[in-house]
Amino acid sequence: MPGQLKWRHRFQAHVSRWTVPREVILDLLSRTSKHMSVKEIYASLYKMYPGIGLTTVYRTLDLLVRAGFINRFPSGDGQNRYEFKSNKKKEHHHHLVCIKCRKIIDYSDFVDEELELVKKTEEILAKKHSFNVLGHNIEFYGLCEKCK
Amino acid sequence: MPGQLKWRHRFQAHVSRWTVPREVILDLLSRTSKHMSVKEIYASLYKMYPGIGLTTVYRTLDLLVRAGFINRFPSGDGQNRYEFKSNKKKEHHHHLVCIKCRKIIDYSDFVDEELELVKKTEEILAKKHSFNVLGHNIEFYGLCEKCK
DNA sequence: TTACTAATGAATATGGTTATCATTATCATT
DNA sequence: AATGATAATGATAACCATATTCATTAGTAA
Repeated sequence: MPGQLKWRHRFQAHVSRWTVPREVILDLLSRTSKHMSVKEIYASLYKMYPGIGLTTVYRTLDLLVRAGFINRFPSGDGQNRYEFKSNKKKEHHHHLVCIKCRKIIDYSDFVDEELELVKKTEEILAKKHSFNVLGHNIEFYGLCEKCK
Repeated sequence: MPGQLKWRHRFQAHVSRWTVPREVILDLLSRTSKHMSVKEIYASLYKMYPGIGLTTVYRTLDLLVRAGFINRFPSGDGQNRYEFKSNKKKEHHHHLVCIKCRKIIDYSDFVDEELELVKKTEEILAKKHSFNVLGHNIEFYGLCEKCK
């Protein structure tokens, strides 16, 4: 499949070997729009690939984050969640986290204004604090429809 | 001291008893501009008040967050950090976190533009997703002057 | 001062993530 | 296709931040 070959190619800039766990994990995340926890990812993979180890899931996710394939963000309940990073600009979004049921809603309104603000901020920060900005995290939290 | 009495008064809207640990923890945070971890807070208090328990530190911080006295935010290394919440609008700020040495820099540039964006976003989100926005977190990650 | 009970703190549990290390599997070379 | 160097894996256990339990202590209204 072309997608996988493409991944493999991009991947090999970061690691030397193309392995089954790496492909399976990347594949799973690329097919869902959910914000999955490690537990969920592990459980999901276990059905298709019972041999997989939890350690490998952690390591691979870390790798994928570093390689820029996926995003990691804290979901507020002490664990991280992961999502496939789309390269389409339109799909840039942030999260709305319900502090009660932990439901996560993506939103992508005001992306342009936001991106502009972020860009502007990053430039100033780079100058003012000699800080090399690599990423940002914007989250709104509150109560969702059902929980309020 | 007037500050403490004021706190006590505000505090009693949330809890029924004014205790030494609560005063000491609130006092410590109000006197520093640092973004302290639980470990740091505990260690610092232990000098002045060796009897204090780690559990109480956790419980009290939780209480102070809920009561609106302090902010809690994830520092990216798996632990939370806490800071005294100023009621002065001018001191509204966000964080610049170095992913290497974990140094945190406050910045408060573009506060007006940012607040406007945030306000606008909150309004839309409330309507569109029936979401009751209670707060937000904005953090930039990257490398500080020394680490890059 | 007393009595009620919220708050504390020591000990323990929990849950997410990381480190260790023997085993396995990938891939360049043959 | 077979080999061999070594990167990657996975089981286990460690680690660390945070939560829970419960007997004891201490605020506060009376």
